[in-house]
Amino acid sequence: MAEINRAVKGTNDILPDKSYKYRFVEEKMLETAALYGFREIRVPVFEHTEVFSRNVGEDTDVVQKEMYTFEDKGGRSITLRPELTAGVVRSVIENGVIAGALPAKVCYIGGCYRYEKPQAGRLREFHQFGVECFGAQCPSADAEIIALARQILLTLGVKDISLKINSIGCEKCRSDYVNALRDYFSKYKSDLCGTCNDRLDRNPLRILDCKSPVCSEIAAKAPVITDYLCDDCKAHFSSVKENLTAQGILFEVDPHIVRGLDYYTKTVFEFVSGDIGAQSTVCGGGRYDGLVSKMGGKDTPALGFGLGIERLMLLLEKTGATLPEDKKCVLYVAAMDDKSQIAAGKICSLVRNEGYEALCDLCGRGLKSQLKYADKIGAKYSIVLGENELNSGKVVIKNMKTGNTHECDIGDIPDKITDLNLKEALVSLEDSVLGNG
RNA sequence: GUGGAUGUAGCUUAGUUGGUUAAAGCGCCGGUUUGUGGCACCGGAGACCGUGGGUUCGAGUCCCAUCUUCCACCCCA
Repeated sequence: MAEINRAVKGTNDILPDKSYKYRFVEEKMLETAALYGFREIRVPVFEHTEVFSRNVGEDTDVVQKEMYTFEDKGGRSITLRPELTAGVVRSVIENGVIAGALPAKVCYIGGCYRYEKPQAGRLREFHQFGVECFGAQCPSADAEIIALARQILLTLGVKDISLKINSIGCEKCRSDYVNALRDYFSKYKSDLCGTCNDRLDRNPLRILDCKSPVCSEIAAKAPVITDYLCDDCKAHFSSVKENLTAQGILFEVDPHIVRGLDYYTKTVFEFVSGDIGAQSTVCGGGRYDGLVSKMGGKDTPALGFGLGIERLMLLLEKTGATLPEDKKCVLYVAAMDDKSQIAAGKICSLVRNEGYEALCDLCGRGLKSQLKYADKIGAKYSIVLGENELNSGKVVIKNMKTGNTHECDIGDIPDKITDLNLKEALVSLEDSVLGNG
């Protein structure tokens, strides 16, 4: 196929046979977030480049090599958002959201864009669900958003996912720690791998994360952040842990988790799965107390997380979590001739007015083909309309699954369908309550 | 950006040491005496074999390049 007719590298089409699952998952996430007081915010897909470059961090990989940046016709430097936090923070400052009642809680779903080499669980256009909470400095806030992330994952049926948490301290104690790390790793400079030598200057925290056996052996004996936390950060972290434990949330303290975006402070966390390959972080987040003031807002503590929707879907598929079926057509009206076809269209519109999906032939097909089609799309009921029906004013409604038939007047079809549907819903409700399947 | 693998109808694949009109299953469309779907049977449409070069009398099969997808690194969700 010609390249022009293909989706751009790293992008994905979601077709109707899957889109309903995404919609279900997204609605569930918004609903669950609402239980914690988070309300949806919608912000632009692109921002002034500086919104990201300054706040995500000038020398993070995301800013250095992954942004889709271009100049618009007015000469502005514009960037497609590589993540949502920076844009949301910009918005809540600009619109005075954080000048109102605090904490202010917002959540969102949206596409993000990063120019990376695609692989499973990593796309150039991907979607994130996330939440941000502004104005809450208490450790209970950290525990609360972790609880929310966990509840979302559990509600959707995710299994075998582990929570890792860490504290990377505030600006002050972190810089002490980074210096200590740099001193320590400098002694092993010649043993460290190439990338870790780069990291020694740029961000020694990342060396802790290196998978090379030599580096991880050296890293194992490196100074630990918890020894460098100031009293305030130390107390905060232990209270976060206490809150989590009190809520029965299992976690593992992993001093090696270090987020790659510059704005994080204190608590950072990840939900990691072993089922979806190398891109195993499904959800990641933490506190970013300095970002709001850095972006020109009033000094406001803040925290949040982002959850990769494609990775989550991958995980749900791999672990066989069950999602509800898509809604099916309720009534198919098959017609024998032109006159019946017109009547079929009218019946469909009446049934649709009652809120049920109703379809009829649009391809000029014969009766048999029409019914085959009704079967393929999984229509619940069908009727056949011909001379006989139009003359007698009576039709037979057939349940396509059971084969049961019900007779009624043509004019009563919408009522009859409503009736049958309600009865059927009642029966399946009884079945599920009584355990009849 | 680095390394490795893949690429044949909508989907899953077959295609023998390069040799005539590229094969099958599923799916799709139609039919099996004209008023009832699912099963069965019959028939049909649909692929310039990812793309572009090259080697050859001849290439889906060999070589090169390029793109896509996948796996790992990097990084992140």
